[in-house]
Amino acid sequence: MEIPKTYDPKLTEDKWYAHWMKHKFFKSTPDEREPYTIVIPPPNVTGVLHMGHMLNNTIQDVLIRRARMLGKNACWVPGTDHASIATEAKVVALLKEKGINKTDLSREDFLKHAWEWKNKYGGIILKQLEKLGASCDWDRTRFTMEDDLSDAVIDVFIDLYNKGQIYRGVRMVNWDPQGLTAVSDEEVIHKEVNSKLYYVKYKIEGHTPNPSQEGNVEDEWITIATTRPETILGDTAVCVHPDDERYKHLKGKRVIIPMVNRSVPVIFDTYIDLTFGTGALKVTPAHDINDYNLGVKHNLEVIDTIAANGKMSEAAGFYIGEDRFAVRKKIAKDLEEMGQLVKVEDIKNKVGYSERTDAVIEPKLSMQWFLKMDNISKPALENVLNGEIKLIPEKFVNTYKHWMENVHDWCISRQLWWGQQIPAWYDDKGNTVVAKTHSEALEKYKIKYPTSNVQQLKQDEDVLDTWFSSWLWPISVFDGFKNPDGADINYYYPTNDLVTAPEILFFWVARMIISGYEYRGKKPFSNVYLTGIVRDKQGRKMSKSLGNSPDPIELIEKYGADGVRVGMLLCSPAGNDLPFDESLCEQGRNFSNKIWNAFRLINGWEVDNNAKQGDANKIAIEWFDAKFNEQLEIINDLYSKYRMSEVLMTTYKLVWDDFCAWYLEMIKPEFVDGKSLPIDKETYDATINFFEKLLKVLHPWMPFITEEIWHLIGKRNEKECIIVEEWPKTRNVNTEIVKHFETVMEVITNIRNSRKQKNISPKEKLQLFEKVNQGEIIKTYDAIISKLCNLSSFEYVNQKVEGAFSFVLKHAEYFIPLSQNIDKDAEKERLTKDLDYNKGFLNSVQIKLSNEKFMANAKPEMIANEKKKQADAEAKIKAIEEQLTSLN
RNA sequence: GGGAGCUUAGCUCAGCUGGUUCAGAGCAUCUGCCUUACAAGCAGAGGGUCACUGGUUCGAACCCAGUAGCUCCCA
Repeated sequence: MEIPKTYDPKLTEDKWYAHWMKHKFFKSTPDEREPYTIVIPPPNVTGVLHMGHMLNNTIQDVLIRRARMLGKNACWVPGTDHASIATEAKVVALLKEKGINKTDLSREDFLKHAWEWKNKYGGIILKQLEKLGASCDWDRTRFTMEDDLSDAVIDVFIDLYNKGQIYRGVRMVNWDPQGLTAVSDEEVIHKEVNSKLYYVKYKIEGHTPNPSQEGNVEDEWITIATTRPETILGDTAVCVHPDDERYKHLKGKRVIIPMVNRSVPVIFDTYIDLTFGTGALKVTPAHDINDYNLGVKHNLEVIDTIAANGKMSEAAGFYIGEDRFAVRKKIAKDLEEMGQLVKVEDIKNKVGYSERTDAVIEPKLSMQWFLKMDNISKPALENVLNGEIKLIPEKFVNTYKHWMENVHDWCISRQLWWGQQIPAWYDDKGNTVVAKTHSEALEKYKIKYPTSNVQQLKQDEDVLDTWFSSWLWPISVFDGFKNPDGADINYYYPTNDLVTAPEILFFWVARMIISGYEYRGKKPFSNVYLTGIVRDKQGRKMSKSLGNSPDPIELIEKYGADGVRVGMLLCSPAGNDLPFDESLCEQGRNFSNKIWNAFRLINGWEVDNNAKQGDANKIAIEWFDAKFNEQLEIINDLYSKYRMSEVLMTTYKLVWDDFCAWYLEMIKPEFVDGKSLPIDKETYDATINFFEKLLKVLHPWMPFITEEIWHLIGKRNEKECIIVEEWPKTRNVNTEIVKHFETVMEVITNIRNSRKQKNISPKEKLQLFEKVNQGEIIKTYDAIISKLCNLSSFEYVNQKVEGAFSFVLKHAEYFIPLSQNIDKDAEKERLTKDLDYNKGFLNSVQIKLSNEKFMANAKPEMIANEKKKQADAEAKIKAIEEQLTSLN
């Protein structure tokens, strides 16, 4: 069979994925093994796979595949999130294209459209994950709005309401005038923008001469600074700092709001920043959270001048029905005409935008449902601080702590239809009961309001925040609410690792921890691995709107899933951003090819059952065995610390450098008369064994190519797949040999370097002489040096070899006689450079050793080591000096 | 305004308890090779004042203080 020179992922990926599915290798059911569980961060059901998902899910797949190989019962639960705002926005837009307005539809009809849309497009992202190789247990696929999960959400709402944790009230919320819904604090993105700061003067009621304002007898004014003059119409006070000398005389005074001519009090509060603007603040309790708080404190009137759609309301009195931003310009002009606009400055300030619609958030008072966070969040804080739940990297603990200590009540209602409708029922007077169904509600109502004869209650129109369902995810996917003592929940919960983006640490992770302790009394997971954000080369976050995100599926087609997986993970330390560049995938693809060709080489060998194993092969095997074990220990350790990209890099070097570049070159049969000599069976078997172990270590990262080669390299039946093979075990090996080999490699590199410098073809055989100056002569590795350097002879001498090219190592000098003449000046220059370096080095060591304080304070092994360094350097200097004299 | 973090080679990053020839890796670059597994490759080489200033120490990329720049989170 002809094996192609390059690895073609297209021929293997779909084949093996189907094969794994057919044999249910991803499937998990509780058994006696130790479980290893990951629940997927459910992507938005509307979403398509982007680079962030790729990174995330590759890491999860690596962890799952390794756990499976470690003999654990690996269970990766997939699913999607109904994403109320995002999905509803998409459906609304789609309907609009068809000429249908959401407002013209009944709730039922709208939801019908939405479900239709979900059923048609909702599965795309999961299909895409298959392309990546994700080994999820697809039989467990869940959706946050499916019946069981919705039931759990409603039950939890009712339970928390009954516990007094949920309340309804008028609060200042972040209002999205485009999405026409409240959004949570976490869904507001603050961006710095260029704004204008308007200085507007308000007339002070009555006539009060002010000594500091000469000539202003008739009227007195106070100037305030604001970036939002359109809210002036809703002002109900002006606030200054009690210590501000400029305004002390205004105690008890009132000012007149321009345009509306409303008389409002001047209030005093230490909240005011004396240095900002004029030190006087207009107070609009309806449209600013801080003003709202001042309003509560000082008992101010609240005038809501901006309607839900961002246009001025009746209450504004002016500009009714006009957009808030248009009014901002208009009112500035009108104030100027009235002579009350003092000046306008350009400033930079932060403005909140809706994460989902990118509309400028309008702080707005509205009736919403809230979850009290102060008590319920306590175990979640505690158990992260005490390490019961680990955040990786650890630096996020600080951020987490800060957030959890300043947590606000969670606004859980959303003015949408797509989602779980709030199970609260009202009569026409606003009396409320909370119950799952109308009949249950009615029963409760009758008990609560026995005198009323109302027969029909109206359910709350709003739905719950999406996170109010996804915070139950690790419990609900195992039916922990429906069946709290079920086999699944008892076996899989708490899960092991959660892999997600730091952006949703509070949105999601913290809340899952909260619900985990509230409903299971246990953490939902032990480790949270926080990935970075995938950015483009210019450091911009990859996003659809910027169009700077490559299509992952196209990347997979171009470089293979394995190549893309490797590319993404090569440089993505936990918690650090990943500056993505397609060339990384190229590196991944090249690595696939390297592995493929190692396979081709080994596969092409003819095995001679009778041939005797040579010494070189024997020692090479011994070395690689030791090297592999050493590196596997490092890899296992790095895994335990979740240093994923370091695991990958270590594996990469082990395969490419140690196995391909060194080991295979050492044992590769010679080529004679246009034919490769056969290889002895012992070496062949050992090599296959090594290669298989390497494939196993590679498998979590590169599942497809490893499975393909696994089946090509040995006779295996359908079920004997690498995906379910056992992770290689480490054992005690000869570590001495690894150290010896470092010297061997140094010798080889030096000889190759000499060839290069002297322009000698690798085909030309060389003689090598070694003069050992220190320690015993070890001839064990000579055969390997001879082979890799193409030597004709390798002899030991006691004397220098005249007229030969030479180099000096710690323990010995090496001579390569050359047919051509030695360039003495060049040699001298090279040796002098080397000599200077070693003398400098010796000097620094000697300074240390002659330092009394060092000798008194340093650890004994440190001193011994310095002494050894001194002896080595002295020996080397001596050898170099002798060579220099012999050149003269 | 409050908080957290970062600054090491052209790029992306390691560097653990201060001490091994500790200044590293991968990529990129340069040079020579189409050497019968792989040019998506092989061999070799050159790149750094560890942001800056001071301090602690026998010894600092590492600890401390200050300065500058950058990033993120919260208000």
